[in-house]
Amino acid sequence: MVAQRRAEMVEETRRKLVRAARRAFADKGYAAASMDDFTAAAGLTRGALYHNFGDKKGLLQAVIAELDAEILVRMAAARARAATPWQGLLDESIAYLEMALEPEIQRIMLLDGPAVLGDPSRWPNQSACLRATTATIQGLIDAGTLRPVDAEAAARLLNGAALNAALWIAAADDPPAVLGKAIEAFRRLAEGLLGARP
Amino acid sequence: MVAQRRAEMVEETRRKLVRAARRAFADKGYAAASMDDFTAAAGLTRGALYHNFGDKKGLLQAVIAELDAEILVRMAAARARAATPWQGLLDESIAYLEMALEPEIQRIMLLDGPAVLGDPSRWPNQSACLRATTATIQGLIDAGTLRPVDAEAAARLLNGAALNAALWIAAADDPPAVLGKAIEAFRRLAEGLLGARP
DNA sequence: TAGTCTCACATACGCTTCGTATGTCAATGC
DNA sequence: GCATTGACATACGAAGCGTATGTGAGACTA
Repeated sequence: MVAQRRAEMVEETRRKLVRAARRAFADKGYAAASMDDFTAAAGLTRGALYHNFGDKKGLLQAVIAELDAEILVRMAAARARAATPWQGLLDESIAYLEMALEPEIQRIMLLDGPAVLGDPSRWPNQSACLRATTATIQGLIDAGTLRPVDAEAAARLLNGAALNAALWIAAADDPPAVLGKAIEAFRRLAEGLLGARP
Repeated sequence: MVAQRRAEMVEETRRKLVRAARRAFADKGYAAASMDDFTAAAGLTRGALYHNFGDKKGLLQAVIAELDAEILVRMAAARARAATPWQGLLDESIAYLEMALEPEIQRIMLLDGPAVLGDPSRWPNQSACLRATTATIQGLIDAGTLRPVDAEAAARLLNGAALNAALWIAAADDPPAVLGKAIEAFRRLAEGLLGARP
């Protein structure tokens, strides 16, 4: 600890701030989260926040980048477990849907994120999980599983569908039941992308 | 003006506040819109706002209810013009998508609304336009055009897809081109709900 | 029609919060 | 050994929100 390198200490400070902010944003929402409060909870002050992240929005971006990276990993894992590429698309989307049910992700990435930072595709990391879905779809088109279509458009729409479904489910009286309905309806929509049409 | 009834004057005050708030929310966003500023723009003070709407969120609810009603009318008009019920569903969805491109609707209903008030299905008016889509889909299922599916789930997903597409288009460098892609992809997804499968 | 009451706002106040400007201290470079 | 830079903390000012209180015009009653 004595001879800890400068850069390491800075990284540690940033991690502490991101962690505390993540908790506060998830708990109270971005607007209601007081910078004084959660920086104090991290054993720091707003001075550290402004120095490292510029402003409150900058910290939100950092939190979102971290969440996005975690989502990406979990989606990739779901896709990897699937038997076929087509099932991989479905499973990765369902995984996204289920993650979107988690209060932390829902509150920060789906509600406050767009309101504060605007469209996710314009975020610094460009919403990596969205690009992953785009790539998955493009792969299925190239393989002939899906009819040709703009992959990014399809990815955006599927993501949006899953996102809205998540908000719906989370607010529902009987989430598990609604989750089932949503997954079934989602599968139907996605099947619209499949190859042969009658 | 002299013998104007009390109730009429109250209605007028509420209309002025809603109009001013709608403009301010659309222009600066909910969080950045100062109550002092836009009430003054309406020739009133925050006193009138708190008396009529309880708080800032209450006024946002009123603004959203107004917007929602307008959207409902325009979607119904689009559906009414369509040749077939199936085309009606597509047209009403495309109309929704195009409305969601308008900065006022996008900012207030799609970005700030959910962030401040939570899931739209829990809003006071229960998002009338969402219920309309649900009814349209249920009608198509009953008519045998669509395979049986939970109508509300399908409506939520289609709405979410259109919503996300709108955010994407609005932030795009070439909105008209992206709009075309989005509509085509949307049609594909919706076709997944159709009757016969190969 | 005089007096009272109530409603629909306006005004005044305090608290919280954000952003910036300034201060401090250790580490680094020369 | 001294100047400089970087990484924070502290101090300050400006809004903004919500509430508590004030006020005047119309409504109600006798």
